[in-house]
Amino acid sequence: MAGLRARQKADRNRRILEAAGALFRQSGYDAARIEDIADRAQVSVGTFYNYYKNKGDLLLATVAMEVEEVLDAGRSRLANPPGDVAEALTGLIRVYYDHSLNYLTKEMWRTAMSISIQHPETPFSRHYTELDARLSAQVSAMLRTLQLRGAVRADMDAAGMGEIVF
Amino acid sequence: MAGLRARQKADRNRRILEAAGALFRQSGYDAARIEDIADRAQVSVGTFYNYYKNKGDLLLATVAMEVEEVLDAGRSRLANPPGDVAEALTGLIRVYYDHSLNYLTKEMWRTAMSISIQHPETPFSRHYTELDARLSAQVSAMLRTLQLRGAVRADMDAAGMGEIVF
DNA sequence: CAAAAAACTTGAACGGGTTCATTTTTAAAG
DNA sequence: CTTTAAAAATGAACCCGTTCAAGTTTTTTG
Repeated sequence: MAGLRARQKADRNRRILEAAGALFRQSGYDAARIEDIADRAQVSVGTFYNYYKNKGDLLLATVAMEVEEVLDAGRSRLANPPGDVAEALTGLIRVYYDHSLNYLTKEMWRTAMSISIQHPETPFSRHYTELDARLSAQVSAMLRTLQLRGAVRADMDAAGMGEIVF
Repeated sequence: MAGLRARQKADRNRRILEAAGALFRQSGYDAARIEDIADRAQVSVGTFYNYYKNKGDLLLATVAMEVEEVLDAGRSRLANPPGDVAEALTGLIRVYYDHSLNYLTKEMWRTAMSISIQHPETPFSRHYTELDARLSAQVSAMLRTLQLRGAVRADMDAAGMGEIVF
């Protein structure tokens, strides 16, 4: 039995994230009580705090998970982009936008942003900042692909332009 | 007796702001307890909440008051700026910087920023945003003065350049 | 397999921001 | 100067995020 403990742990973590996503979306960050999230995850409050340092960390983790998924969705779109440049770019941005607001509310984004400003040195905050950079990099990659196809001027600075668009 | 009540009210408000400034600076935003601030202001906790909606509002008010003072300090410097352009600009920025950090810690700035992002529609948050714009406008005004003196190229966009410098 | 150690879970207790019914103070009316 | 009404102050109680001592489960050791 390769790591019963590890499996249980991963399972609890999954349940916590699922519960947090649902309750944050449903009731908003402030109104979602830790006790409710723990209950829904079938875990005690104390256990919750073995998995996350505090409520803010949980939100950042929730947002981070969602961004990973958005990056995945973006990757498949990057694999074979549409021929039209405008279509390719607005399409990519639309994927980000739609997918995000499906799972996260604007309030969750604002709050996550706010937390990462207030605690810039926390690990989750760093992770969050890094994900932002990866999203930006993906836009740049899309532009570079279009350049290779000759659909975009070859002398454009893809990296810089990507950041601006993002 | 023209408004005993009004005078007492203004006085209490002044005391609260004074206490908040001192304790936020001394112990930091989180560690400064409302009860301590109220005690120092010689006011009960309940009364405090008749004056400010919550702890965050109090911080924004404290920061706003300080920014007003910085704007004053800047105005007197604007009245007769030094001849040298670099001197005039770095001097103005230095006034902002020094004066601010005399009365506010970096943590207070970060927290205020964080709060105004999380609650962008709150009155104090709007006020705070407006003060930021006025600081920026002051830099622009300084540039325009220098332009009139011929110390700076007349075809420069003072407003735009002011924002960039700020 | 039993015993000991390690890892993890649990919920009651704590701390601090916020609310609210009550009391006190000031202003207005008679 | 009383009486009445309005405004404001008060602090105990409440709520919720967080901590921690005690209990439970899994793993390791002999």
